[in-house]
Amino acid sequence: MPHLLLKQLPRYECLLEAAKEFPELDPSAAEAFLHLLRTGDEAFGITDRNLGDHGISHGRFGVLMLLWRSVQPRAAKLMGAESCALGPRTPAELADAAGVTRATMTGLIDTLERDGFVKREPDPVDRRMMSVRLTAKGEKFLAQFLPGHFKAIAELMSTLSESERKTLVRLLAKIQLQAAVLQPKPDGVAASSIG
Amino acid sequence: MPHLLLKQLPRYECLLEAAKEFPELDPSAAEAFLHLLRTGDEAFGITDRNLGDHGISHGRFGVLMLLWRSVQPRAAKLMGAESCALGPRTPAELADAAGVTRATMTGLIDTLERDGFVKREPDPVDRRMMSVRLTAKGEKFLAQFLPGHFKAIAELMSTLSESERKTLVRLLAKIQLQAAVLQPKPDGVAASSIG
DNA sequence: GGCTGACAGTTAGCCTCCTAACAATAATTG
DNA sequence: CAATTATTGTTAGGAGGCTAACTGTCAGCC
Repeated sequence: MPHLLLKQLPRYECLLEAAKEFPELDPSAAEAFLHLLRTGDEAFGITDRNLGDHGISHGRFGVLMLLWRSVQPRAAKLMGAESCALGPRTPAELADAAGVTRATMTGLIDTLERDGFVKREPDPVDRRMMSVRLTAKGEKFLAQFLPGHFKAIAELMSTLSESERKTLVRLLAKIQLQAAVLQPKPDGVAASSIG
Repeated sequence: MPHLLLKQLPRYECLLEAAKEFPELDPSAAEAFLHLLRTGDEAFGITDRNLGDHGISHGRFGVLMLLWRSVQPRAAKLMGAESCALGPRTPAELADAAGVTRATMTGLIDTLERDGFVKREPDPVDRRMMSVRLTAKGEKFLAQFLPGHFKAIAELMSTLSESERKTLVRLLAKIQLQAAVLQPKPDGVAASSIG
């Protein structure tokens, strides 16, 4: 489910008013910020409801998508590199790629395995590690689910022209960059420099 | 904490590649969508960490902000109307304004009252209802916390010019509108038409 | 070869959100 | 006025995140 967010955003005049008491409050910054949170939450909610109708959570879906890359060697071949395919396989890699803790990934894999979407297999070399792979059922689920998922996304964004989408991505990327500057992560910052 | 989201977004070329298998996948729509989710989550995470440092959750903060409006009559006077002030008071109103269920609001008020930020008082007229109000401690907390909160938001958005912020808000509003069209809510749609 | 440290995966317990069902009170209707 | 219906706030139980602590395995050092 989406985060708790105020349903009706404060009006711009109210922000101006509040700024008189709080000099730190930048009205246009706050307005943009609130719209960003609200819209992001709305977009999240749409896919989340879509996923919920299929009995799967956003977290589980993310894991399936990560694993799904590994069974799509065609793209890798065409790209002439491993940039797109050969995704993560072990719980630790999956947790890192998904941005959750290993403990959370254990829980996600637990439920996915219980529902038959993925399967754990011990690594023959390093006995500490497990290898997680998509089952036929998991692949089938994605094949059935993804078209509707992509369609929902395309419909949501259909209100923006190509150039508007480019502008949006550019502005959001600037914010992301700024967030990275303001909140430098402990390590591995340089590794994933998605602009 | 933020939602589970893939840390590194798929590259645009990978989306193009995937679109060959899924005709429903609109690469530029998916790219914009993923950036929106990612950036929204990042922005959420910044304020959430900020709140966490002060030992309060996003949900609780939302309630405090809603109640805080009620103790800011100055703005209302200046506006010549009640548009900004006189916020919700009862748990049901708060739940509605915050976009959570009444049950969730009960829990939030429970912890806020336990920590001394708010106080429940029975309504003298309707004995079903309770009235929730900010305590002096709650007000003091907001007065101390908000400047840093606003400053963090201003810093995050400082990377965008005024015109860029306007553009961003305009594009996000279009998406929100489209979301409302695609996912019409059961009732009360017309009531809160925030553009 | 045995000890210490680092790492993979899991477990346990907490918080926040949800839905569903409940008791108490108000409003409506005969 | 009595009975039904609606509404308020709460409780109970579930799902999905988190942190912290634990077990088993690998790597390095004496």
